[in-house]
Amino acid sequence: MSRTDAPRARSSAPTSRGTATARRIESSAVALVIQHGYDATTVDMICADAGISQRTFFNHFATKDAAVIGTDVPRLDESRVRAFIAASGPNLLADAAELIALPGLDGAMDPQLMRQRMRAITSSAELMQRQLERFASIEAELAEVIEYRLARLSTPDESAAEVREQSRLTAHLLAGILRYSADALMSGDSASVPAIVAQTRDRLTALLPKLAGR
Amino acid sequence: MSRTDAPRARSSAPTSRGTATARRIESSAVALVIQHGYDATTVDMICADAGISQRTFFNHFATKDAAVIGTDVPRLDESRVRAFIAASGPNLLADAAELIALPGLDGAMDPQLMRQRMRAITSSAELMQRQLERFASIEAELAEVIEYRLARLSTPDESAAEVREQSRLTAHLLAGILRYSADALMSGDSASVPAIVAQTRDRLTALLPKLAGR
DNA sequence: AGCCAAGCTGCAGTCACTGCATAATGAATT
DNA sequence: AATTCATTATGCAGTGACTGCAGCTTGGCT
Repeated sequence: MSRTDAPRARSSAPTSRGTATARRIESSAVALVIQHGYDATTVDMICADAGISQRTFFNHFATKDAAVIGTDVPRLDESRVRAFIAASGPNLLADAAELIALPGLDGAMDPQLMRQRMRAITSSAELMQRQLERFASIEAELAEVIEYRLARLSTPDESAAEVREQSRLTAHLLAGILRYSADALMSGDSASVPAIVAQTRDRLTALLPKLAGR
Repeated sequence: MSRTDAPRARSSAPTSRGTATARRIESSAVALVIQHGYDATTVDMICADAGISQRTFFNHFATKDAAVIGTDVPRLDESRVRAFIAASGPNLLADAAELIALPGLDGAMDPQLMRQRMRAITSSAELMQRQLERFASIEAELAEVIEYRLARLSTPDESAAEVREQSRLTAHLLAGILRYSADALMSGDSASVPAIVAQTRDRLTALLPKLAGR
């Protein structure tokens, strides 16, 4: 139990995006992982199921987990970003938490596959881990967005650079919140994603004043 | 460039702790990684350098990165924990950040090796990543400690369970702060660890009131 | 018909890691 | 001193992820 192997850091990005072949591989991968678990699912099994060669698999996906998690870079939702920037309520952090709600992390795609994928990912701590890691790719973007709101709240003695750093720090705090939600999602026996997001938001609202020292 | 392979999730923990052999392996590993980088350093190279067989390597360390990072479980510093619990200032988060200052994460050990190890780890994003992951092992413990302070600040309508969840959330926020510091440490051209910790603390103190919405 | 780029494939190789079975060492027992 | 036993090291063969390379196929284009 527990074949291992396979780090990150792929060199050249594999080819296509929306190929039919790639979709077949993805759906085979997701299905098999749900059925057997991530570790027990070998690349060869996925290939057999999708009816392609191993070499082809790696022509489409750089790593085994990429086939399950998907390759589209997570992006912040445009409209939510606008709303966030425009808003000016006291709940900056809670507002921002909405920006990175788990569902928002998946690009628009086949909802059926997305649902399955969600199941596959949450079934394996390892995959969840990798999924969370991918979040790092939004952090820079997120920090930039946060900067808009934070700039308005800055005191005169704070330089622009300082505000930027505070924004980055905030983005990291949000990553922590995301991880907390992910934890809750995996350990909590049931609970839907929206429910957890809402719960976390409330919790955060109650918690922050305590942390900030009234 | 970039051999990969090697996931987490080892099954049975390898043997000894402070064997002479294990130390030799560690020091070879650290030295070679500093010299060639993590990816370019193969297990065989480390074995050759340490004068042992590959099988022996894996008898002592479950994974390649374990030999570089070390195997001792990070622990919270007893005295700092006491101080934290006893305190009751307004800066709960900033206070807690001291608990997880990077240097505190390494068990007491040969300072020479520790310094080298630090260099090796910060030289590779992959290793840094793994190092940060190990922090997760303290999170539960950390959350427990935080609970002491947080309980005093709870409102009457909050259940003990709610306080516990808030503590866990706080622990995750701290993990985010740790990651921010680690980022700063790796990107910042120089800057010592204590300097970064202090800076982060100040930044946090300035930031929190803004997030909590005064 | 002739050509070209894209996608698929096999093949051989590297590297991390595992199970198993076998030595070598030394300390504890008889 | 001979025996037993646990610990530690080692070889060996195998699995599984992943890579580079070279060759084949296919469909569209001229």
